[in-house]
Amino acid sequence: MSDLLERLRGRGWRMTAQRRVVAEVLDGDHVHLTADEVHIRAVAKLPEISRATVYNTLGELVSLGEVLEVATDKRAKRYDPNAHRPHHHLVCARCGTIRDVHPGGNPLADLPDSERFGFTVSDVEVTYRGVCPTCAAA
Amino acid sequence: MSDLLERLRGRGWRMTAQRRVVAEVLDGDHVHLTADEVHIRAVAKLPEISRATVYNTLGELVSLGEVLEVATDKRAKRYDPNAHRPHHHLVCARCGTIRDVHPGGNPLADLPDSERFGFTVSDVEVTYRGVCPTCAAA
DNA sequence: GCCCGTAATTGGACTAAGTCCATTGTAGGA
DNA sequence: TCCTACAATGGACTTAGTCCAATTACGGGC
Ligand SMILES: [Mn+2]
Ligand SMILES: [Mn+2]
Ligand SMILES: [Zn+2]
Ligand SMILES: [Zn+2]
Repeated sequence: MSDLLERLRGRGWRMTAQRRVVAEVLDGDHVHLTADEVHIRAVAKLPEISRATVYNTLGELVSLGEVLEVATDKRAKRYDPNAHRPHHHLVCARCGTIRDVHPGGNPLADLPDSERFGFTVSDVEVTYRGVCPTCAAA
Repeated sequence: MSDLLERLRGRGWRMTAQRRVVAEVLDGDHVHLTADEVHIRAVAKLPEISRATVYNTLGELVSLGEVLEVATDKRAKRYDPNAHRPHHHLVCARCGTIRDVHPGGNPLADLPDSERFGFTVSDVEVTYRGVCPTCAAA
């Protein structure tokens, strides 16, 4: 994710220890953390980082298009660093684990004109739900 | 929606003015109100109804399977009385209007085994986003 | 129609998630 | 190194929702 930091510096982002730490926490695949989870992990690396800064930084990353907000559960928003490869989500109904998935086909094409109510439809979000192997075994 | 009230009485639901009013507020097509919106409309019909009762009643209707919770925006949950005909949602990105839609095809079938990570996938939720005709005209 | 036990309602306190803001600190260009 | 515009901070505030002990009332039995 240091290419992310590169890109952001190029966009005039002032580099701070706090922002670096938030970016580090968001590194990886299938990462979908809540703001508080990001904060907890960030504090482990930089104890004095504040909750407000985590919220600020996440908000900026979202408006820069570098991180996505996902609302797979009905509680806290989750932050998804996989913003450059379009994908959907598969959620375990028991433990909440979230995996990135890439379905075949184009779900947008499945919505006939007669079901568009005159809307200009530009985007679709798909959430699959089920039970993960770990929870199924238990 | 009085068939709903019938069904609930059959299930041993004690009928109260408050519950009747909440059911009335939820009557109609393309209804996706937040709990507070339900409360405001309910108060107009029965001024002394409390917020707690609205939350209680909505929660019961959800666990009875008569109403669905929808999380199309990242703020408050919305309550959807259209629980018996499976459908998805089309949301205006500007004004938040929500329409029920019935896409063709089966989105579940679009998720290949290789993208299931061993999950037992049982359900899929689709949210289309776009701009409604009213907002497009403005 | 009235009584009564049980279930439902109520208001307010409480929690969780998120926003806002005045103050203090600092990255990084001159 | 100095300066200042931008960023970080903590705490107050807001919003959505939950919880609870006390009160009220539905509706079955008489
Ligand atoms: Mn993702
Ligand atoms: Mn609906
Ligand atoms: Zn699981
Ligand atoms: Zn609109």
